[in-house]
Amino acid sequence: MPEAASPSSRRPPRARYRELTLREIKDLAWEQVAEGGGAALSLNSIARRMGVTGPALYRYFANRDALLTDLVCEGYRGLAEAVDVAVPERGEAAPELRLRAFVQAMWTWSTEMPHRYLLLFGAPVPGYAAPEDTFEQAFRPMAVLFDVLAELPAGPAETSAVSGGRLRDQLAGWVADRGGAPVPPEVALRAVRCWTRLHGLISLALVGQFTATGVDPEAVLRVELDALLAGH
Amino acid sequence: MPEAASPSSRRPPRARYRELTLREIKDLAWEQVAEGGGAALSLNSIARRMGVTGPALYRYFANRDALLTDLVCEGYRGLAEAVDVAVPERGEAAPELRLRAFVQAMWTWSTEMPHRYLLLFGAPVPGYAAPEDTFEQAFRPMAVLFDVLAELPAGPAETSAVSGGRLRDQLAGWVADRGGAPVPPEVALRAVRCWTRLHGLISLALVGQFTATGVDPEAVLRVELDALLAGH
DNA sequence: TTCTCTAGTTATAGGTTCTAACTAAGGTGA
DNA sequence: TCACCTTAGTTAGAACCTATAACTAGAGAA
Repeated sequence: MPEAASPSSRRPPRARYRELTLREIKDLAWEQVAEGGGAALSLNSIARRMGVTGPALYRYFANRDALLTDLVCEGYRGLAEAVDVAVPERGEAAPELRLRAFVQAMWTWSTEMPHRYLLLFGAPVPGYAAPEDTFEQAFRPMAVLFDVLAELPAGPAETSAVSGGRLRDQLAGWVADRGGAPVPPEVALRAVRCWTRLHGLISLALVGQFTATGVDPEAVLRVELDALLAGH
Repeated sequence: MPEAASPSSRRPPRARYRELTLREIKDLAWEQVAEGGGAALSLNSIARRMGVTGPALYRYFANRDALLTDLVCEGYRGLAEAVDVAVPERGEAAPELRLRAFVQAMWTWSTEMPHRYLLLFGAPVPGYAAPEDTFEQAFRPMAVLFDVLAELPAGPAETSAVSGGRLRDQLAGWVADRGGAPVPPEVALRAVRCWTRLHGLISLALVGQFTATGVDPEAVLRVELDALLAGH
């Protein structure tokens, strides 16, 4: 009996066919998300484009939400891999360059398919349906950010903010829960601040809040990145 | 003939009734948005709750998108008014307190109805086109932020970033287009950075990205606000 | 009183998700 | 080889949704 996690080749034909069909469904689903966002996703229209009837897809996904959940998880995985590929390992590049690479990777990944980013970070997470693997994948870019920021000198704001108090405990509890390399709370706070700033700029740019202003969000991003590198 | 913009009282009964009905529709629509977001808005279910049949509502809104657009515009106006009320005028309070009031007003307004904030600044609803009045309303909180930040000393990042170059021109063009009091590009850049940071924190908190971490977003907000006040 | 305009009605078309019950065909074991 | 079982896909249909067309009843105005 072959392994459950093997690729679509070298499997019994039934399972192989099933994997190919799943892939086709999700590819078409991504197409729909790409042009109209999660709201535009329609099982019926995917079925039509595949040349089958609507109810056939319920053999592959329990309902529309299940497909959406699967896409979200795949999205997180894709983002994590893009970040992993783009950011050099420790020692392979200067810390400043690693942070620049991280920010650039996030920006590129989100702008090349705006609705994909918004699907992950723009709508309330259902919570009831999110499998544990999703949280795992979603955390991976943050772990990279921890690793990058640990090499950069901490700013004055972090060190004073986490000197005792509830925030320090919350940050410590968070990184402890996630396991992996130990991360000091200063670094965790720095990472959260970096992440939220990046998200603010990216998401406002993606939904078009900058277009009417004529201001280039990427230029603002450069200013923010420089501030981050200056320890602020 | 009475004025077109008069309130619902003191108008011919036909027009008065129409305004009351419009109000009732929008109130119920906000209720639906509050619990399920823009995607959960249903003309049919609003009609049911009003005790009329579905098609009756098409006398008041051309289609579902028209109602959504109206809500968005109303949302921007509400946010602008909340900010106007919360932030003291120049001279009535110290600049630091005015910025704190602004941030607090934004945070309160967004968290008291998360889906309302997300309707304005989250993923765009397919088919939505903002009328000119919306831009006007949407800019009002930013104008307040200009006014507040103009009183605070500019940080080093802004002054160097806008020393010539495209960004300076873009910022100058933007504030010139919007009219009102003249705003130096340093202040405009500072406002954009403040706005995007605030949005990043608020929106990630609203969609629940903080819940799994156990970190209190409001504590992070305080750190960011302190950094802003320190000129960073 | 009569006329007109409007808010609501019903009927209907076409879209969606999703369930139930049936059919056809491929894979498996005796 | 044959029978069985599992699975993918089918049709039919319920319960929603948006939206349009055509009709009706009643309020306001001439």
